[in-house]
Amino acid sequence: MSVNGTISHEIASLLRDEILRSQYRRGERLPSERDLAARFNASRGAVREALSQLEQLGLIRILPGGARVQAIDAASIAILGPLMAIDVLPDPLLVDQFLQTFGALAALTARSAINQASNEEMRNLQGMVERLGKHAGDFGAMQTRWREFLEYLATVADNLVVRLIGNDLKAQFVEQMMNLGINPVMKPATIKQLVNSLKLALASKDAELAATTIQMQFDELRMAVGEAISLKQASYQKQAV
Amino acid sequence: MSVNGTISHEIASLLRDEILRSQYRRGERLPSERDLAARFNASRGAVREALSQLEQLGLIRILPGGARVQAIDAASIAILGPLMAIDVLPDPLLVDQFLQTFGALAALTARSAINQASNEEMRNLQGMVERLGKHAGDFGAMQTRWREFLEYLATVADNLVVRLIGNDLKAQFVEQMMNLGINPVMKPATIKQLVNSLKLALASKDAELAATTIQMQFDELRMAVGEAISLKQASYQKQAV
DNA sequence: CGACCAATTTGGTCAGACCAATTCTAACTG
DNA sequence: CAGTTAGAATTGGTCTGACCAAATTGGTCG
Repeated sequence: MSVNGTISHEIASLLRDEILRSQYRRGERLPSERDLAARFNASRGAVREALSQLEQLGLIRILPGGARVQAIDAASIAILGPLMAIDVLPDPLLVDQFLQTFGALAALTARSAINQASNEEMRNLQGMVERLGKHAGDFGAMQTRWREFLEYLATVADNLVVRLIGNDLKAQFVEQMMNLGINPVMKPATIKQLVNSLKLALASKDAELAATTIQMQFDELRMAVGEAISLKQASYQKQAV
Repeated sequence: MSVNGTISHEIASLLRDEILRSQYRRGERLPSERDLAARFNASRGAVREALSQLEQLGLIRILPGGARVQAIDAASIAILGPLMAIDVLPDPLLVDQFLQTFGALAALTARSAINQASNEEMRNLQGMVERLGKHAGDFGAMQTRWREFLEYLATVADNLVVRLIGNDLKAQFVEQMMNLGINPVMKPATIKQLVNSLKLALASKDAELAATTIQMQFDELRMAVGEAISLKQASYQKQAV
């Protein structure tokens, strides 16, 4: 899970997952730092660093007398990744909410981008959409192109708030999906239609149209991902038998 | 800034602000833990805890050889609050981006809420909008009602991802605005129009209409807040003379 | 000038200690 | 017996000083 192989990160990761698995009730007191140190065969310092991280994540509150577990929905976005990774398959509902949110932000980005784009940026965007139209067959290549397109939109829109959120979400989500090898399948016809809509939006500098198109794009993606997960789920159950 | 009065939080807060003030270039190495400890008259342990927090914020990366400063736009949302609080007045552009983002998420929330609301929840929503229509004069009361309305929308929509983001954003933003005493002024006529639109959307269960209405509501708010900040700015400059 | 090796620095971790504030316990009181 | 309260045990916050492995640095040699 955590790339950095330090003990404190390790401890933080373990405790985080335990909390996310709701093995502690909200408001409950975590074991004392000394107890945790004993349990993990580590020094108190290492445990304190771990707790410090969990506090930053909003999972616990440390105060004299003991560290207390907070409500999950008071935490930071950074817990979403671990939360999805806890079970073998991510919670489909959570994934759906994820894509909804991502879609809304992408739509906002598209709107701003078109409103602010310079002539040159506009040409670049049109070029990218053009290329988006081809490669309708190869899924991998297409996904890459889409991501580049969205990335460039973000650059043009230049909204720090959205960018920060996007970073977090991407870090939490995309990686998960990749690991699971979930390949959403979208109908070529639908894609072509969306691309055409995008072209039109760019040509006429219609920010609203671009926004709704992106929105629809993500709605399609949501459905496709949902089906992909269902499939995976079925195959897992098959294995279990 | 930081509520918790521990030394490690204090150090983290100071270093964070220095980094946000770009007193370190990206990729640059932070002073060593020992040096920092000497500078802050603290133990290395306290410094390490502070650095641990900054790492969680995405501001730095700690690795053997030294802690290096990361690009601001690779950080977590949690830095937005401090970022806005660095100058006497928050950067208007940042505030605007903030509200845009918040608006997009609120619109999404409204859409989902209406799509998922039970009959009882629907009645509650209608009641709240009804009350929203009154009190058009008293700004404080109205703001409270709006916030309750949005809060309830979030409850109904029940989207964990949006909720987590919203938590962060609110924690970072609303508090700042409050502290500065920025009172955006919106035309009563506009408000009335928006409320009517909301009523209609609820009555006909039109999720799209609700979403766009909320969107417009925030667009109005953006303009109002922008003006309010300009005013403040002018008064500050007046003081300086 | 570039490759290589040794000394130094740096982060990671540990052990043990002290303080102040909180929490717990048990005796005490009405 | 319930409620209060004083004292003991626990807990987080911090410090000191130490050791290791990896990385950085600086000088030396080809």
